[in-house]
Amino acid sequence: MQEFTRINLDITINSGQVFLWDKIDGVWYGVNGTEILRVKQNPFDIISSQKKPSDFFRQEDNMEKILNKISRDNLVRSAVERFPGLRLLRQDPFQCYISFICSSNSSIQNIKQMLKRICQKFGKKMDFDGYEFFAFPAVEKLAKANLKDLLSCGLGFRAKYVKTAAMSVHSDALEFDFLKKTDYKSAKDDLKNIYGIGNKVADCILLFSLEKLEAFPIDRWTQRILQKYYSKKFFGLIEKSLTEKNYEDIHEKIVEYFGPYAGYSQQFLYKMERDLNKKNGCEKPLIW
DNA sequence: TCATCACCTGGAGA
DNA sequence: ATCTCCAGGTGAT
Repeated sequence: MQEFTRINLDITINSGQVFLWDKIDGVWYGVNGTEILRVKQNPFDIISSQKKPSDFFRQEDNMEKILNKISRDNLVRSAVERFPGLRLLRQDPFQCYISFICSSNSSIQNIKQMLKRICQKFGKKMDFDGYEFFAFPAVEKLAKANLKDLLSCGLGFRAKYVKTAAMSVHSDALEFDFLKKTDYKSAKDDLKNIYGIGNKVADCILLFSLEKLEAFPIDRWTQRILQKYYSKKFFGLIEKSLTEKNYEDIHEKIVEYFGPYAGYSQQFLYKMERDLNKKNGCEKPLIW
């Protein structure tokens, strides 16, 4: 295996994409829809609870090409060098959809707790590799859930979002298979029609589960990154507040600049900035 | 089209 | 102990 294609599990799993993963005795276990995964770093090894495992780690992506392309930007290039093995993941669409609806105005710790409780309350219990897991609930389960039960998972004001959003999928008003096939913009418009989904959450779902690698979610961190390092490149756009139209304008410029794999560059920049911020006191710039 | 504000909850810091 | 602030936003005025 070539160096540039080697996946780093710790970095990837702790990059804000997934929430239902735990490391037990040095081995990663995670929930992806109804699939439970067991993944070891050394030697790299994946065991799935399913006969036909999903390609969760996007192992067929041409990383040489992608990293080459996004590394045209100097800051991204240094982030790629600093976090080798960071990858985008291919998540179960429904789980990803609900996960990021829950993420709104919440912390990662809190999101993890909400999702864990949702699985325990509504998901199927599964034995795997000597441990007990709860799969992510079926669409129907959440579509027919009582608001009260959702509230007991700690969702707060997101409970009504989750219920309504699950109903939209259950009634086929929203079809993930179709969204995968259609183009970025129309898939995004469809997602944004769902109660509880705005620009940022839509982009996360598109990037992490619906094959839209040009999606570039802009949250507080990303916004900070753009203001801090790219204010000259995107002059006049990122100083303004993140309104509907402004978000679209920025995305247009982003794709123009970073290219069709803009989502990958976002992931590296995001990871870099979070990491930089975590270690207080040793804030030093990457490239100058 | 844009700015403000409320919103559940849990953890951190005063 | 109690309070305040804020966290990977969104929807309603």
